[in-house]
Amino acid sequence: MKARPTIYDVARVAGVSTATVSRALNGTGQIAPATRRAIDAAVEQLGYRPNTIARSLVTKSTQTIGLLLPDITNPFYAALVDGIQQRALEREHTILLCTTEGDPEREEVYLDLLRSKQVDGALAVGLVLSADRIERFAADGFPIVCLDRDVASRAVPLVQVDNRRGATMATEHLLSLGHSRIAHVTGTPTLKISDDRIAGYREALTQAGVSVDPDLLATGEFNEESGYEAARALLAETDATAVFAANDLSAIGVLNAIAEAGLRVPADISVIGFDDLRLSRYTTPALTTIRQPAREIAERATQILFDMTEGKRIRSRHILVEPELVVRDSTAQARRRRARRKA
Amino acid sequence: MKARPTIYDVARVAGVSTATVSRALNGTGQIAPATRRAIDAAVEQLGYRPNTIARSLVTKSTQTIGLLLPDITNPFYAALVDGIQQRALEREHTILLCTTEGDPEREEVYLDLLRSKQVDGALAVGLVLSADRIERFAADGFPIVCLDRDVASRAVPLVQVDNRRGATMATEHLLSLGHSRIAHVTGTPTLKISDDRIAGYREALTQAGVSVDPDLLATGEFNEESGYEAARALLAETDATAVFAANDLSAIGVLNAIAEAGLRVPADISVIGFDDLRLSRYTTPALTTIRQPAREIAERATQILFDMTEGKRIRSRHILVEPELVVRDSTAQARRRRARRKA
DNA sequence: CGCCCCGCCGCAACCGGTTTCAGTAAGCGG
DNA sequence: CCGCTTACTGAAACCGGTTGCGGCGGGGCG
Repeated sequence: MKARPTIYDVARVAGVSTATVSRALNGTGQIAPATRRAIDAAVEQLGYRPNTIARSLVTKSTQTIGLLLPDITNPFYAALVDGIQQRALEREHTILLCTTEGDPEREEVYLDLLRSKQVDGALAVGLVLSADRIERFAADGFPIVCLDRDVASRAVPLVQVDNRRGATMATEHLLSLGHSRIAHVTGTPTLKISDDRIAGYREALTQAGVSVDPDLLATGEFNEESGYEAARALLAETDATAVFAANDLSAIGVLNAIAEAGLRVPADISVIGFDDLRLSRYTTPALTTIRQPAREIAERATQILFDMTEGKRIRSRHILVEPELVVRDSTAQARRRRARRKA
Repeated sequence: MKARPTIYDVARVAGVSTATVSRALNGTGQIAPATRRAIDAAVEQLGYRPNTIARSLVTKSTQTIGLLLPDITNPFYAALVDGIQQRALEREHTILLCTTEGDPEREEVYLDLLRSKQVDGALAVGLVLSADRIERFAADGFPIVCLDRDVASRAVPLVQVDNRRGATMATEHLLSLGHSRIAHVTGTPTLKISDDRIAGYREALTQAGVSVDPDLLATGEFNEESGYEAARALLAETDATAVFAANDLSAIGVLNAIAEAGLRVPADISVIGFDDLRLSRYTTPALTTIRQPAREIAERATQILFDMTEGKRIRSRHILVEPELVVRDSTAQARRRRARRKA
């Protein structure tokens, strides 16, 4: 890589000191119009671009935030990233992407790395790292805020959708359509958000006086494959007439399994998801789901992170945003009781 | 943020000079076992982590690569990112994410920014920036390699799937099933890959002695919405019995429009996509498609970038990887000629 | 006319590492 | 016992910016 001109070169060409160049470029201090012109001309002539690394070394700000997430391939996370990116752009920050695959060791390695790189802070969609390790970072004054998924420690702010509420909304929607045999394809069992959604599901059921049947719970992993497998088991072994999938990805797997079994959605079985991915509008049939406002979650989390880097006091450490039911074509009135296929 | 210990602190505690600490930590030069132990102890005691910014200032390497892409929300790009991330991780590099929305100005701003940040190089999925501006970067010795989409300049290496070949494969598959009224939902018109796919489609048709009917071309934009709209027009105004969608996202829109029209896939109309997204296996019916090896594309591009940063000579500046037909359930033997719905 | 203030600018220290170069002491062959 | 390696270490320059502080010249005011 060819040697790029430095601020010294600019200073020399413009016939001033580097201090003056620096001040002119950053708009700090007073600069005579004539010298400003000379400096601009020198910059132009040399094609000078400041070296941000050198600047960061002294200013201690890299205008960069780290982003930890389990898997960029999950469309919902991609949507979050999009929102974060947007907000970061407004503040002229760039984002350093780190995918952890939900591995606590990788989380810690990356967090260490991010701090080494002097990023201004980190956003994490969930953290499975143990509380004490997380708090080591917090204690050092390294700003971290989590979004979407849970985090073990209360030391880091968290913004997520009200999962329990969303789950009750989904279940209530199904109940209101006359379903009583409502199955739930859960999320990854080790995650608290999965528990929250199960809790919401249970709550709605008991609220409505419908008994909760443990057989109607099939464990999934928030992806298409596991949704598919779970639905196959459910179809074979239960008489469910509706299924609430823990997220849209698994709902897609569920739709697939139902079609494969020769049943129709929503005529035979209703399906509702959770997330409202962009493409959930394009499944066949279009998926009824609980919308998580990804953009809002992303923006609020990012805002909080910026507030922390500016040393502002954070009022609320746990923000719940409201989910929203969006009814499309995958849910309908319960008709008859479906017979189980085998056993 | 609390003041973190520096290498000076470590040196003082260990009773040596910073030069020795640096050498011990980096494994350069010879260090007596005793002093090494002392240094390790000091590091441990202070919780010292080197400041990568300071290191980068002198070594000129940030162990970071920039990644420019139009939209992280596109699942195919997300898959590319995943592959890149993997390869980068092996080399202990992190990636700086920049989404451009296909805007040439943003591309240039980001490229400038990346260079300011002294990243080791940049990966870009396509570049709509004009050739001369791109070449300014190349001429400065800033390594850029493109993947997937095209780039105006021959100065930057490009690795992509053989789009034309993929399109002929898709079309030939449809032809082999007895279809002759084959529609094509194109990609974004300004992109060369869209033209390539159109060219491949035309080639297969003429090769088979089937006349190409311009009415069977509907322009899309590589997303669900545009695929849906294009398919509606096609259904209304043509007698197509098969459609080749320029990518899986638009194929999903096509499936949706067909279902909405009360027709069945593949009984009434066959549909084939392009990409093989993970979720294309879960559409109803499962989507027949042309697979792009995202991981391979990502890894090869990343490898080339690393080679460039190491000053290696690049042999091939344009790499085409082979697409692959994957047959699932959305294509079938042509049965009867479909009547157009109106007009 | 003298003084003060203000606008503008430069010197030099500093950020936290790496690396060159030189220096010391121990080891070893002759 | 001497001279030459060899192993290890430290002083200091350097990477490319920012910034505190002090200086200088000119205009306004008493």
